[in-house]
Amino acid sequence: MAVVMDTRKGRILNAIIEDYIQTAQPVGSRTLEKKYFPSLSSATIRNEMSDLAELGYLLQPHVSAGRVPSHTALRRFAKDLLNGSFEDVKEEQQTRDYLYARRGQTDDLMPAAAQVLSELTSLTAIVMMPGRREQKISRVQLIALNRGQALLVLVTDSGETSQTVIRVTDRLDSDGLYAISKALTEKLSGQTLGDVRKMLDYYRQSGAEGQVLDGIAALAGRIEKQSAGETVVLGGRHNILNYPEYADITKARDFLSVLEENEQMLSVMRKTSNGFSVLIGDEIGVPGTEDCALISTSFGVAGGHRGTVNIIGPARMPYARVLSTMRLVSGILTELMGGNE
Amino acid sequence: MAVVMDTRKGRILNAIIEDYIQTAQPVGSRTLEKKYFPSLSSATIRNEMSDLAELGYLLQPHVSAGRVPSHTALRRFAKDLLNGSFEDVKEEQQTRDYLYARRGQTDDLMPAAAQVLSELTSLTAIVMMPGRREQKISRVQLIALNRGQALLVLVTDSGETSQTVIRVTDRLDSDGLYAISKALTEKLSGQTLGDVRKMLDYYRQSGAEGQVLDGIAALAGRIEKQSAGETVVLGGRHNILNYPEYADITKARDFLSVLEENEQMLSVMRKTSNGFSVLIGDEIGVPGTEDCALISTSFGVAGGHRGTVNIIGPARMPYARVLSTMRLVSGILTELMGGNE
DNA sequence: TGTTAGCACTCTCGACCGTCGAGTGCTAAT
DNA sequence: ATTAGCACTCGACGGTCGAGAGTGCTAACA
Repeated sequence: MAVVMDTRKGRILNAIIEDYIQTAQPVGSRTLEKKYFPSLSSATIRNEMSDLAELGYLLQPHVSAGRVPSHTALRRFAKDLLNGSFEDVKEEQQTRDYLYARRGQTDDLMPAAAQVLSELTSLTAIVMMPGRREQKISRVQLIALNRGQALLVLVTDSGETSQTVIRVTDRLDSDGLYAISKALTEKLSGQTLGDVRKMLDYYRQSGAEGQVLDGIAALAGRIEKQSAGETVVLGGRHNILNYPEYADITKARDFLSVLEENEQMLSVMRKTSNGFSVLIGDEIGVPGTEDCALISTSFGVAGGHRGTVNIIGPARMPYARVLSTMRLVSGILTELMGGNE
Repeated sequence: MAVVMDTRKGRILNAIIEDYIQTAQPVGSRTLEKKYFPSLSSATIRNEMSDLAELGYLLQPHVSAGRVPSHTALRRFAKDLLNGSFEDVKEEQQTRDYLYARRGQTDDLMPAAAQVLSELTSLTAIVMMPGRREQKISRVQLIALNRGQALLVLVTDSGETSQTVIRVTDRLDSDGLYAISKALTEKLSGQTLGDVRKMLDYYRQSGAEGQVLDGIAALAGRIEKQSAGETVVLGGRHNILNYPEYADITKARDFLSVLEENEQMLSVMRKTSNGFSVLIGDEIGVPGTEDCALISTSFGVAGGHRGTVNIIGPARMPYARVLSTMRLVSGILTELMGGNE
């Protein structure tokens, strides 16, 4: 008679998965009897486990070890969680405040997001920000500091800002700087960052505001480099040291080197569209990640692009916590980057 | 007859140290003969090594392994390097540019410095910034962004800036914001950050610029928290995974946890005054760092305080490279933070 | 027909050798 | 003072063995 999945098998499988996620140890029939099913005997549980193994949900590392949930089983488990409702992340308000404080400062925000994700999940987080369409300058402003220095702030039409300190002549007071700011804004606003560089040569011949122009050029270059190209930020790399599956240092090192700017890995993550993608084991398709799970979701960015938020770690990970944390953070990022969910 | 140090012994000791720093393996007399002293026989070298051991410069992990330089020997070696001239760090210009781009943005600069240090040395870097005297506001400026938002920039009298995005009413154009900025600057400049918060309650009753004031309060709080208290930034934590002395994952973990906000560790680093401090092994005096070397130096900050720059790693580290990299970075930090060397 | 006790069987893990090789220390010769 | 030669020491490595954990199967039972 064909073996079929029934409720009790499901409950036993879930118990095995939970225990295994916690302990990283193969779980045996006696453990299950004591911890989860005192009303059943270990022999009965053994029979069910044998059926589950036949169905492909359990593996045994070797004959006299307990059973380990297969990747198939973990997939089932994670997908089930996806359909259910998400629990709230306790640290929600704190997280929101932390990230909102970095609104508009994309180069601060991405690392902060990666850090929050990795801290809340104890795993490794990867945040990818797509290259955005060419940005235009919407405003240039100089702010007086002391000692002949000024802060140059560049605002783009998508609301991102970037700043740097430059030297200016001592003669300029606050009003003078404001006048220059207005003039520069007038000249430059609406120009793309690329155009600005070309224009600068022309102005530079007038000799007047040399340092200011150099500053703008440098800053424009920086924003360009950072917004035209895709940005990839990692957080919590060394969290994996706490997982017994990486007790072997060479494994840990290999894992880390797979992460660092691995084009194959990035292209997998880029594929994520709305909603969650849960890839376990071979599904990831990147050599060296056979024992990993990669959870991805995306966030919206003004202009219709989408960035992605990713968590990677051992296939045995606290999926519930990971999913809800990621939903929280990607939601906040969408809000902050002015995109649509 | 008493054993004394002579030139040949010195040369042999240096060869042992260099080889050991490279390979992390005990070095034997035959290796020395082949790699460094083909004109001597291994037996002669053995005799010298035996003398060096008697002098306390060499240890043998066990009788049939090679010799390992003792901490005393490493100290001698490092101190010698200190007295000699420093080689230039090849990446000097790059490093300088990288850090200068963050001038005035202390919260960006510290992590950047730690990162540069750790990348150039392949070790772990710790940068400490002392709490500074209470700062005063020297300027407040609002810059229009799109969609009823503005960038609020706060400049302190020491030239540090900090910014955040706030909401403002749509009616305000650039000139309006400038007018408000001037008014706010007039009212607030010269006030300490602490005072500002108190004042805000008074203004808030007038109801006029609620969001702006909230923004200032938040920002003032942030700068305060960050400049009043000492800041500690780590870089390159996971570099240690590449060292065989941390091949055991629990050692690596222990090392990392000693680093994280360890008050004992910090107080050792705070003791650094001008010049370099080289602590090896027990000299550090922090449990768990018995096999480490801690190199510290300081940089000047406006107002006469000093921050510190530290590299920590296995006692066997490339001292020459570490020392010159640290001198470069601490020099740049002094320039950027407006302190005196 | 589902559940359970009992038992033989399998496989890993740690402890316990014995061998091998690297490296030393000593002695005697140069 | 230097060196060749040799005995000696100790860790690394590989193999063997017993203990323990956990399974699969069978037979009894509700």
